[in-house]
Amino acid sequence: MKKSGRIILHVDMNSFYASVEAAHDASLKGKPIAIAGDPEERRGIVVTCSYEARAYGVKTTMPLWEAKKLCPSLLVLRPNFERYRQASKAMFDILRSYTSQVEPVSIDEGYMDLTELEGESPIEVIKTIQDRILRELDLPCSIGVAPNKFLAKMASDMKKPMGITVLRKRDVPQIMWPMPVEAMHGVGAKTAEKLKGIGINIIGDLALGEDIQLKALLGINGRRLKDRANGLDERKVDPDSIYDFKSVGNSTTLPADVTNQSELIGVLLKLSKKVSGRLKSKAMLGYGVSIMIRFKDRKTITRSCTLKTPVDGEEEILSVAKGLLLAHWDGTPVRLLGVTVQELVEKRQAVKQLDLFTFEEDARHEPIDRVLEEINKRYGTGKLNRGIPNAGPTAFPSAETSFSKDFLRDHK
DNA sequence: TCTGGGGTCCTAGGACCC
DNA sequence: TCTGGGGTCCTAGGACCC
Repeated sequence: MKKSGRIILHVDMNSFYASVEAAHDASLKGKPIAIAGDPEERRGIVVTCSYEARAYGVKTTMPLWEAKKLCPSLLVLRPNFERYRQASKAMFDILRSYTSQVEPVSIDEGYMDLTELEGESPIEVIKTIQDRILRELDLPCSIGVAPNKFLAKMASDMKKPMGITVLRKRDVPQIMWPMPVEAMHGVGAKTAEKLKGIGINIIGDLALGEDIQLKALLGINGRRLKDRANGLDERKVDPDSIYDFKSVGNSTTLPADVTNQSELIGVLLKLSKKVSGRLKSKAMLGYGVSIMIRFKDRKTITRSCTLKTPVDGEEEILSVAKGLLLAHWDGTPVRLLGVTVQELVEKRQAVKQLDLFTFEEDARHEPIDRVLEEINKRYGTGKLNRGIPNAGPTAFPSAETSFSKDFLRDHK
């Protein structure tokens, strides 16, 4: 007997952080609350807010001062990520009690494939899932049900909070086509603007668009979006996707713009430590290091380099990050700095590969040596420090000197 | 006196090799 | 006899998502 199609769910927690806080402290229920960065910081923004806050016009990513202007009674809480991680784990545990085919997408949403579910009626199971998450965790969610991920995602968005929406392929023209293109997952402001430029305003227009025209406008994404608009999406639910990391990075917006070089290097040190710690906890190393610099005027650049040997240590990451900063920064006031390690490999594999071409008795020294050699070769003497106004005599040790081998011995 | 921080994927150009 | 084309790697930037 042939199966008619898949049964894919998209489970989306409603204003997750705010709901977790209200579940933790019942006195917050029914009140306008927002989770935001440091309320004392002028750069704090609203990360999530309750539906009561939304009623005042408060929105995600809104600067805090603006949110308070709209809603003077707004209760502002600092995020408690440990609490959110625990709630998230409890939520996914409930999902996994029905099938192993659960793919977390972020802390508060995930896909499930119930196609192979035996016995029970899917819609009853879906109601039970939503009900259990509410009763056991005191958290509301919306669930979309469809034959593929894209439609399930669109469906979960249609009824909030606490909705269950079934979107069949045959309902696509009536339900989805009248929606504006920007309501589509995958179409942001820029793409919507481009599409409108060629007269594509609603999802239905996109579904019937010319392949050649879409390809010229959006590249291969054009074809993909057209397929999605027609309700087509073959992507599988992949429970293992959470294990494939592509990059690990940390960034920070500085409390005030910085022009002092040693201060910037101090920030790179903190960021490198965080990235190194996270890499080590995942037992991974990376062949690529990049830095991101956002200037006063919000213009942002990234500068990266590929290494011959993968790194995970804070000294190595800092060395490369510092080399990149000194080679590319011209002294313009900096608003944000970021450090990312990419092209990741598992430590076991990295060690194996290293063994193949390392002839030293102590292989642990080899990777650091190579990194230093490469950085010096690339950004070596002369190029460093040029055009950097703050690199005075009291500035931080230059890249060359701190690339010395002193720390290599300490590193053993 | 606006706009965080964590990511993923795609594109385009230049270098380099055959 | 003066100039092709494919492939890969690297870097930088942009769009998008939560």
